[in-house]
Amino acid sequence: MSFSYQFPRPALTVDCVIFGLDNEGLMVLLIKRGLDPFRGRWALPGGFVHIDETVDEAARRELREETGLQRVFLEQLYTLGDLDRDPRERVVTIGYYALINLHDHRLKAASDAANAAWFDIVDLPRLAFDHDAIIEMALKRLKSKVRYCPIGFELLPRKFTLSQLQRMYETVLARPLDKRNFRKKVLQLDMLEELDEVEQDVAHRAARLYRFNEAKYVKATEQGFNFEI
Amino acid sequence: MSFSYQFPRPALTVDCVIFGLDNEGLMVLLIKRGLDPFRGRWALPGGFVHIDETVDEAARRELREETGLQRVFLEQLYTLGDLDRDPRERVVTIGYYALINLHDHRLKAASDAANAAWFDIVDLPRLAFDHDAIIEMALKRLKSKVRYCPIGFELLPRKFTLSQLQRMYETVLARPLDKRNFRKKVLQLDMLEELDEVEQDVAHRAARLYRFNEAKYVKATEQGFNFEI
DNA sequence: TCACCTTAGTGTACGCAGTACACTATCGAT
DNA sequence: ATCGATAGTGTACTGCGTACACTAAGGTGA
Repeated sequence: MSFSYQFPRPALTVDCVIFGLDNEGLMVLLIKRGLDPFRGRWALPGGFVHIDETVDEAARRELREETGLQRVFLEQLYTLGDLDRDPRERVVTIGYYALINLHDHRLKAASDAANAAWFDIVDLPRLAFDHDAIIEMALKRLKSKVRYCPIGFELLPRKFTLSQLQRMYETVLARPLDKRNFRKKVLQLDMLEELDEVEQDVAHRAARLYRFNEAKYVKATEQGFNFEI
Repeated sequence: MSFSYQFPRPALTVDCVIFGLDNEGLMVLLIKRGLDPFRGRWALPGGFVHIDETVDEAARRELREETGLQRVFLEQLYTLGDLDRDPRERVVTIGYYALINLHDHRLKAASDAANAAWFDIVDLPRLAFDHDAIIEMALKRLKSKVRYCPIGFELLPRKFTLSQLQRMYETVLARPLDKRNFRKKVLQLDMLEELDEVEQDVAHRAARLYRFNEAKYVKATEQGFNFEI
């Protein structure tokens, strides 16, 4: 079966930059290509937009296929449509980025897990297509957006310490933050819920746990507070 | 002649939100549709992405066809890909926005000029497709970006007074600004070139003219200055 | 059990930038 | 000469970002 149109059409794909945070740093999930072009080269998870799904659904499907995760933070980035970005034929791709909580979820061993791996954002391999440009845009967006939107929590476990939170910001922004100023700032924003729990199994004084509270955040921003780290 | 593919493909279009500034306020250029669907309804200028042009080129071509202008500020916004946004068939569209200097250029009388008109952003007619959503995104982007990037100058004549500059910001941001604070701010940013000219043919004290100086702006931002209105 | 190691947790002083606010200067028109 | 309209100018206050160092707590292991 084939589908005919009066004029030629570009193929339409989505590609996802999936960010995760571990002790090493900010990581990106890549897939090793099994087919030409760029066989053996690492690439972003992605694929064609089906005719019966929205572009957001296509991105979410790719994300689920690679990680098994649903309900994660996913946002459209930018659409790349240069003529020769795919050597086979004209392909326009819609770039997305996602933020994954690597602590609370065990990622499913994807059928092609052998071909998937996490790479530190500061030490990426050579990539297929123009995927390096997509990752660069995603990182830039994440760095700027994390400063004025509470999206960084998506990278952390649901319960976290203030030190973990600070480390997350330091890792994403790639610069050190002052501990006292950081705590003053996030606590006065009044969007964290202080829990009656401390972290367990640590070889030093245990830190108090906090949780992001959406309702408090909305209330605080309505009252004119600027979230800004 | 027709083009066949193994799998069905969405059509790919671009739509441009073209902003202009006049004495009334912030305006958007719309086209009255001559064909179904939405015949007679106002819509954004736009059309199909050709197979031999990048998506940016497609947007620039549409812009040129409607305004006759080249070399204007044009930026990609967002890609909309819901299933039923066009009743005829699956169409994915890439939204763009452009900023036009209505003072220095006389827009060409487009062949279909009778079907094109400027509308005040605060008083838009009912629109075809999901073009109201695209305009809303464009306005939101413009409002936020104008505060930290020197893109507002694209809406002004090359030589302008500080009052014109302030009015532009007030119109885009839809809120009043304090005159003395505004002047202090833009002058200390050191990105304006003070000219040895004053405005002509005004029935009151003539104001000094200024010009945006890209080199000064770059130098100022390199030295850590934040452009922020 | 006690000394040590590691991380948690806390307050103050300074400087700069945002903000609020009102009068004089200039020019053309009548 | 007066009027009308817009240009152009300075100061004081307040709040926020920033720089900076010590004590508290709890597990480890000699």
